[in-house]
Amino acid sequence: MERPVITIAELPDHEGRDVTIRGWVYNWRKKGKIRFVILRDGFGYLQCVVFRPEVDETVWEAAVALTQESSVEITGTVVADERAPGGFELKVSGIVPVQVAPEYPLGKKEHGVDFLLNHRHLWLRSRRQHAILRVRAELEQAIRDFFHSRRYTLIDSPILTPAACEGTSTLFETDYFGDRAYLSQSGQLYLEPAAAAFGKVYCFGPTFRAEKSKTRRHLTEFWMVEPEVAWLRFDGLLDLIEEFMTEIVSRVLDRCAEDLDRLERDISLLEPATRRPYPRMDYADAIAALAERGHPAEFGDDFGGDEETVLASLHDRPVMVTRYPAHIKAFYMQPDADDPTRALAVDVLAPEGYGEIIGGSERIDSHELLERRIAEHGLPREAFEWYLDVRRYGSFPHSGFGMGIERCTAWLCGIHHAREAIPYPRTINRLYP
RNA sequence: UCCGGAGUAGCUCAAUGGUAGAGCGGGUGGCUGUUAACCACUAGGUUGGGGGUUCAAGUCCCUCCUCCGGAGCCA
Repeated sequence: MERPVITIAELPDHEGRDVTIRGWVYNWRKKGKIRFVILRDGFGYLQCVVFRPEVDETVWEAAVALTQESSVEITGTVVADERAPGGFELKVSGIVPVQVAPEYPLGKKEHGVDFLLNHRHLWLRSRRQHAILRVRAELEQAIRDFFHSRRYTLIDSPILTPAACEGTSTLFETDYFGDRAYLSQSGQLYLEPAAAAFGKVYCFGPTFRAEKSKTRRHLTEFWMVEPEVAWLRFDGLLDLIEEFMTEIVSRVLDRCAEDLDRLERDISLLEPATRRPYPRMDYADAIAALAERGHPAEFGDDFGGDEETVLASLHDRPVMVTRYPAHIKAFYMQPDADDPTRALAVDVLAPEGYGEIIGGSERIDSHELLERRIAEHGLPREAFEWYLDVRRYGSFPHSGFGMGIERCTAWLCGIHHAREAIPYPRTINRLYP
């Protein structure tokens, strides 16, 4: 019979048969006349056993020459064996080295953060990074499916923009044929006109913030998904967030069990987030709750990382903090009809200290009020004429939110730092590789 | 930007102001079932850069650089 070329994921369907697998040497061990080559192919790991008395001497020599991360084509018989990680191993009959790698920089033991990040392009090959980025990929697909199945239209927002969205201090500036351009820090302003065109829209892409933040929650380039919905009011927005969060968390738990297990993630800490409702906490109540627990905060303060962690720890699932003071929130947020000093804004705080993963609000739909807010915030009116047009031609109530993919991924994976939740992290001190 | 911490072998780290070491990785050899295998031997250093104190500096002082953690800001 033909020897099929298969992936390691397909092994169980080929027990007892001869197959060929292409991959990279993850590790190897030798013991006299036996060599164990641990092969990885992106779909799994496979122990390949080379027994000198049973193979051609050329095959043995090829096995001996293999180094860590050499690329190779290995042929053999799939056998079930309890001693093999994964339950199956390959009894090798042939080895075709594709490229024998020189000494590999990443060892089997610990490395420092800087070293690993300098070798991010190789670090991706490790089991842990593999698991994290598969969770990220599943999360992203879950998000797209959530919106697509509900007839949202994907609107790709521009990366190069002429003006600040929420202020100028944290923007990356670049030359644009003699003019100034900025890298987008949110697609939201471009989504609002699109919501008038399509009703329900979302964007999903990279955003850029030139903040000199050096914490485990910050990147200068991060991915954000932002839905914007026409006719949606604040309470409906909270419902949407709940529906969204429970669905995507369920999806990841359902499909990434193996990866989360590899990451030693305590699933029981995520399961409550698959169930509605999420607690909704008024900003004023949040301030009171903080004071009770020895974290005094003035009414009007925004919360720092510690405060967020305290608030999140009050519940077993993400908590929605609502109706922040208007002056600490963005200029476009709709004031609360009952108290105009407050904005119809919501932050979703993830459990376990992962911080704010979602920020959202109802948007101002009054042309006059929006005009005033732009002036109050010292923003250049002429740059926002197109944005004001949304309120000039058929204004409508609408709401939306943004979720940071890396923070959400970090939370789901239970990893310490957001930089591991993106393939090639960009931070204040890192632009390589 | 501010506060704190750290820079020693390819990597992770030791080293009272007094001869710079170990583990891993590399090389050589041994072993028929290893699970980050093990055992033996072996090569490998301008102690981040510059200046200073001292008989003597990896160690103390000054300065610069790089990185890490946190604050502010934010997803």
